[in-house]
Amino acid sequence: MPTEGPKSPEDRKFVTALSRGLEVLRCFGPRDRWLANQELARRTGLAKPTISRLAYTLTRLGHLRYSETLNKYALGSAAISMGFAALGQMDVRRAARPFMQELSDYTKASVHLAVNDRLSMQVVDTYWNSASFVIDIGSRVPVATTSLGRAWVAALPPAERRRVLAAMRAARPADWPTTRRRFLQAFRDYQAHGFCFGLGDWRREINAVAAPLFLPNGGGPIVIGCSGAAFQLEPERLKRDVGPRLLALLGNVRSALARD
Amino acid sequence: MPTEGPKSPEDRKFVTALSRGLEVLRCFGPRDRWLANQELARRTGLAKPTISRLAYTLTRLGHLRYSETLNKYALGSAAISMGFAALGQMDVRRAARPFMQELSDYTKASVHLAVNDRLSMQVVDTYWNSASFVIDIGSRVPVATTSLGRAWVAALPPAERRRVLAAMRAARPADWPTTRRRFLQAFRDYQAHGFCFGLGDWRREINAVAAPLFLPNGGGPIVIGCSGAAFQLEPERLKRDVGPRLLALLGNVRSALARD
DNA sequence: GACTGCGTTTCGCGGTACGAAACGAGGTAC
DNA sequence: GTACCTCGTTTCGTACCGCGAAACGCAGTC
Repeated sequence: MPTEGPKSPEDRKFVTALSRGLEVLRCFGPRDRWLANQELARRTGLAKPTISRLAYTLTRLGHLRYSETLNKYALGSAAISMGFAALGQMDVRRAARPFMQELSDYTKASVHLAVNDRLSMQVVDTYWNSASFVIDIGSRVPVATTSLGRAWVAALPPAERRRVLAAMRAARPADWPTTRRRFLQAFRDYQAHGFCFGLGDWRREINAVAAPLFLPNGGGPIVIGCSGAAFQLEPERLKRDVGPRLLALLGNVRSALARD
Repeated sequence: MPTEGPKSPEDRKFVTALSRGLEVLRCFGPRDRWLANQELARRTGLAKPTISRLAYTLTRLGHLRYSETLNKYALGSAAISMGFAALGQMDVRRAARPFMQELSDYTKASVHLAVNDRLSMQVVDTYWNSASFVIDIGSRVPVATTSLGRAWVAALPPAERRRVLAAMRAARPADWPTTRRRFLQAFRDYQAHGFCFGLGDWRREINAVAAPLFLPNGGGPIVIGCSGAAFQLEPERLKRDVGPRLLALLGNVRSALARD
C-alpha cells in the first residue's frame, strides 16, 4: 500500500503528529544508521524544533536511541520488536515454506517472498539451493527494475498503480522512459500469463519471474518470485516452466491458507 | 530501555499523539493478530474515537492494515520494513556471529542474542548444534524467569532497575516474592561473576547462563546467553566453564566492534 | 574574540486532537 | 416487522497541545 503525506485538506481523522513521527522513523534506511537532527529535518521537511520533540518522544519510547557522543539518533530496540511481532503474524510464511523450498529444489535457483515498502520490495524469506545467486533475508530491491516489483505493481488496482508509477517517475525522471516501457510490457505479461519478468535489468546475468498473491484478509499483495543465473533461467524456460510452476505454488499456498 | 507513558507533568517536549499511536501498535503481541477498535481502546485506555483516528492514520501509513470482513486491524507491511531496517543496522549481530557459533559448537548447546522489549526479551539471533533445545529467532522470553532477562536487569543503572522490578511486581503480584528473591541472587551472581543464571525456572530441565553487553554508542544493554538441557549444562559447569567463555566471547565482540 | 554551525529551549498563538454524545450499521430475538 | 442489542464512526465545541520564529547555548575554527 503506497503511503503518502497528510494531504486531504479537510481530513479530520488524520493525526498529523503521529504521521510525522512515523515519517521520522522511516528516514532510517539500510544505509542510514546514524542521523542527526538536522538531517532528519532536511529529509522530512519539518522544522528543527519539531524534529527535536518528535525524536525526544521516540527515544523515550525506545523506538530511537541517542548517542551522546555523536549527537545522532539510530533506530532502537522497540522497532526491532515490532518488526518481529509483524513477521510472526505473517502466516503466509509458514504456509508457503514447503512449496517455496520445493520450487527452489526443482529450479536450483533461489525463491523469495517479499512485501512492498514504498519504492522497494522487502525480502522477507529466502530459499536457495547450491551456489545459485542469493538475495538474503532482509534485503531490499527496487520496485522499478525487478520482477518482484513489477508483479506487485501489476497486481494493484488502477488508481494505486498510477500513484506508484508517478512516484517512480518523480524519483528518477531520467530513467522514466525505460521504466515506463518495461512496466507496460510487465502489465501485458501479467495479463497474458499471470506473472512478470526481470531479465537482467536489475543485475546483469540475473533472470527472474514473480507473481503476486492477495491474502485472504486484505492488505496489499505480497509477491513470490524465483531468480537465478541467466544461463540457467532462460526467458523461455521462465515462461514455459518456472512461471507456471510459480502459479501452481501460489495456488497451493492459497489453499493451505484457506485450510486452517 | 524500559518505556513508560507520558507522565512527566510539564514535559513540553513530549508529543502525546505520537506516543499514543505507537502504543496502539504495541498492542499487537505475538498472540494478537487481529484486534478490534474496542479491544485497542481497552488495552490502551484511550477513548474509542481516539483509537478510530489513530488507527485510521496508521492504516493510511501502512503500519496497520484493516480487514473489511472482520472489522479488525493487524500489523501492516511498514512495521515489517521498519523491523528489518532496524535489524540490518545492528552490527553487533555480524560481529558476534563467529564467536556465538564457536561457543555453540563447543557447548553443543544453543547460543542466543537478545534485546529487551518491556517485560520480554526478544531473541534476535540463534545458533545451535545437534539436537539441543532451541529458542528460534523471533521468540520472546520473559525477563522475570530467564537468564537473558536477569542479565539485562542486572546491567541496568539502579533507577531503571527499580522501575523494571516495580513493573514486574505490578504485572504478577503473586509471583513477586519468588521473583524478588531470584533477582537478588541474580544481582549477587552478576557482581561476583559478571553473568546470571537461569536454572530450570523458565522451562524445567533447561539451564542457562547469560551476560550483558553495552554497545559503544549508547542504548540499553544487549544480552548474549547460552542455554541447553540441564544434564548437559550443570550449574557447576555453567559457573566454571561456560560462563567464563561467555565473558571471553563478549570481550571478543567488543574488540571486533571497536576494530571497525 | 568574533564567527559559524548545530541543537535545544522559550513562548505566545493557531489550530489540532480530544472525547461526550449522537448517529449508523449489522446482528439477534421474538 | 419492530425493538433491542453491540460496536464503530461522525459530529462538534472546547481545551490544550504541538508548532515554529527567534533567542539561547555550546563547540569548534580561524
